[in-house]
Amino acid sequence: DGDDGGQHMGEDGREHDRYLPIANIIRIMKKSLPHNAKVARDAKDTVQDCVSEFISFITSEASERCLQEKRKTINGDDIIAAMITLGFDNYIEPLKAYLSKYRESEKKEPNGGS
Amino acid sequence: NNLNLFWQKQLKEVKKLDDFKTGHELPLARIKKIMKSDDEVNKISAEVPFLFSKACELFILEITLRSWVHTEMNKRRTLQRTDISNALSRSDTFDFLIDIVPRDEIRQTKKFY
Amino acid sequence: AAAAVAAYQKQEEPLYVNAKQYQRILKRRAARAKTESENKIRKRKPYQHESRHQHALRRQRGNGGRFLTAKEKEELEKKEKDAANGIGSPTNDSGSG
DNA sequence: AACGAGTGCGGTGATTGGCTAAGAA
DNA sequence: TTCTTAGCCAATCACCGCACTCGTT
Repeated sequence: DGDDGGQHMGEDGREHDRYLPIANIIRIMKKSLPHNAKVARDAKDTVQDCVSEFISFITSEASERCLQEKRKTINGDDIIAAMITLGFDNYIEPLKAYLSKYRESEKKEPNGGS
Repeated sequence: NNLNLFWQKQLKEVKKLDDFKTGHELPLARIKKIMKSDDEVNKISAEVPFLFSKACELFILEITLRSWVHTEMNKRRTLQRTDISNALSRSDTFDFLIDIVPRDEIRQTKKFY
Repeated sequence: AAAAVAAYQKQEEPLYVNAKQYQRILKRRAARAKTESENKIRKRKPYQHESRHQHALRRQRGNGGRFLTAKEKEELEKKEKDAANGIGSPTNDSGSG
């Protein structure tokens, strides 16, 4: 055991396209840790897996609600609604604030600069 | 406790933010790709990857914070997979990860207090 | 209902999960089963890109195994130049006087 | 009109391994 | 105590973001 010789293509995308970059994950993790803390390889990989499922889990809920309401585009409110349904109570307030701030800044500057 | 402080802090951080476009830590294109890997998904509004980027950051921060509690309980300085497994089992908010981090991995030290 | 019950594959005993997530967990499990690859714990390759692997192998390293800093590279180049200038000849060494 | 998918281009930070202290066991 | 392993360094290149066009509502 422990040989990757066989490389089988599963779906349309490559393997690591369905995961966020590990370096970005680690950088965020370190913000929650004391300065001298260390993180094992297994723990990094596990968080990487968890984040991908986090996205897919919420997206799945939001997507189905869109289908029921016969809308083709998932928007920010769909994500918020999905997270309420799935019980991510603590996330709601900060994300609502984040979303409204994003929409504000988009109105101010529809196109990038001055 | 510490978790309440964490969420209070995160809410304050968001409210004082003004520069979103440069503030994200995760690649938006990758988030979108992960979403698109679900074949029920059709179109995705531009604000969604931004929103998810923040949500993911909060998620990583929370999981790491909760896991580190168990690392310290076991008097270690290295956060391990078992710490994450333990942390996830303390809240049913993380039940959706039951196939990703199975619960039978917690065969060793189980401490309640 | 406060909690729902999931018939988890590996487990004979019923496993109680968050009622708010129960249905979605099942649907996600079905979706993952359809792709048939990420259902089990994924196999980690030692590296992702052959070209980056080769790049890492070819890069200069210090004696601690780290990649060389700009400073270390400069010193190394200086030594090579000095060796090319004249083996054993007095070089204009800065510092010692 | 308003807004998202698709495409191509240019700029850039994630990827990456040998050694050894740190620390898990 | 023994022995496994995670942090450390930064250059290349795969990929991200952006500008643009085209199709849909």
